Amino acid sequence: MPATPRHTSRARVEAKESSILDAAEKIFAQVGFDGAKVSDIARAASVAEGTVYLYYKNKQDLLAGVVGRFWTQLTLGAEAAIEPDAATREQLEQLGHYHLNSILDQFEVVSLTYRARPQQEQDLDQVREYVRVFDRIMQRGMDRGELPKDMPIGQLRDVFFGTLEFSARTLKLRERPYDHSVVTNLLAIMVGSSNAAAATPTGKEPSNRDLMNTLKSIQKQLKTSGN
Amino acid sequence: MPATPRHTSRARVEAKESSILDAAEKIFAQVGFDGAKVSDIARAASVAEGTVYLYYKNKQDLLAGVVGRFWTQLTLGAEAAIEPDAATREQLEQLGHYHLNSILDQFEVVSLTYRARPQQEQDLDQVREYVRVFDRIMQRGMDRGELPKDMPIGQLRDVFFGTLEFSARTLKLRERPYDHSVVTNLLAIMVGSSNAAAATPTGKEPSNRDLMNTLKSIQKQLKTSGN
DNA sequence: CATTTAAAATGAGTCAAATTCATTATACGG
DNA sequence: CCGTATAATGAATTTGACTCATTTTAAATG
Repeated sequence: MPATPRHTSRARVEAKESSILDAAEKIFAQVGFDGAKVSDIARAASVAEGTVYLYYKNKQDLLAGVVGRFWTQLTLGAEAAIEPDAATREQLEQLGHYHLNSILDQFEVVSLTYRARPQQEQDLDQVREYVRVFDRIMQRGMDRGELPKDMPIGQLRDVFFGTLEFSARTLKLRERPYDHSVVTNLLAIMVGSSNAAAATPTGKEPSNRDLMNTLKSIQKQLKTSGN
Repeated sequence: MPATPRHTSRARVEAKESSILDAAEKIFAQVGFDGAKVSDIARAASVAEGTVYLYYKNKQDLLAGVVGRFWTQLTLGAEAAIEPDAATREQLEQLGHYHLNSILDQFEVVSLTYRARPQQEQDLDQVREYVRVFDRIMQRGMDRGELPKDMPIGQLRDVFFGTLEFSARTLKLRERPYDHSVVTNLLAIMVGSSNAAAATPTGKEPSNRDLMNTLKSIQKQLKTSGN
């Protein structure tokens, strides 16, 4: 009686698992979560209906699987898309383009993300993982002093991803293709115009920084005094 | 045989309709769209299950009703929260505070928005209507030359609402209360630090006071306008 | 008031689809 | 080859949205 547990080669299991995920993704993207019948997904995966439930507790769980895999892939792609030695500004631009491109390209799957269980659950660990790509860039940028530090990273993150996601929706809604300028403009307001002197078209900028600081100190006071 | 069609006073009908909406909103917010049983909603509205279907074609339609009403209310509140004579910068700040406050306060309902039918459908006309409040402020701001015109309004809109929505999610996730600085910082990057009037560098008090007043008046209005 | 009748409400019944589970098939160690 | 553990199956169960034949309500009429 060998201590090794019986195991059909894990490869086989994973292959089937991922073939079910493939089928689910296809059907979900095609007809949406509600429109998708588990029986259809099973058929698309060449598997009996009951088999799906061997791999996924229920339809929700199946969705979490599809969505999770997507974000994991996205993380890998993002890491590949960023040049490690580039300036922070460049890296953000790379991530921005990659992100906008990807979510436009796989808009349906991204939308499914909102159908995964709302909060706290580790359902969306993978999303959190993805977001860290951004955090790392920013942290490095701060350390190198390549970023204005007027705004906490956490808030900039919401600016970055919030803007890109809403922009993607807008583009989809208007059936417009990928728009380069979205990222460029976003970066311009997030970290200033392009890094070099190339910027300053008609600078009203100079006093800007001073005013920012004033504002910042006001905020500090607000924070300490009020909620 | 009077030509006038029989009609129970429209008031009664509308009362029932809105009492069903109330019940639906409550249950949806409580257990989510999928978790909500139409029978529970009916019970909460003191009505038979079939009656619900007299007023709403199906569960989706009920959701659209709840969500639509929310955004309509939000539009009214937003219009009330904005001082017509204030500078663009002020108005944006007012809208920003109002918006963030509201979506934090009614987070569950906002989330339900994503369950309403995706695109094109006039399901979400009310959202589009709401967004126009922003557009009007911006258009006026442009006309008055109070805005840098480096970025098209459409893109700024996505920055504005995208950021605020993601910020709200972040705050909820971390169980943090309303954070003033989110709006302030957002405005800082969107339209620069406080507007020309910021010429008064001496006092941190004045703008501080302004901010507090803005917030206070918004909250007051929220309270009165809220259902 | 009693009566008529259209509109409104009811809730038991229908039906589609998710999920379960008793049964059957497969594959691997001995 | 055999015995057993694991995997797969799909018929049966369950759940809940939606329908519809029937009943109730209330406005209009005489």
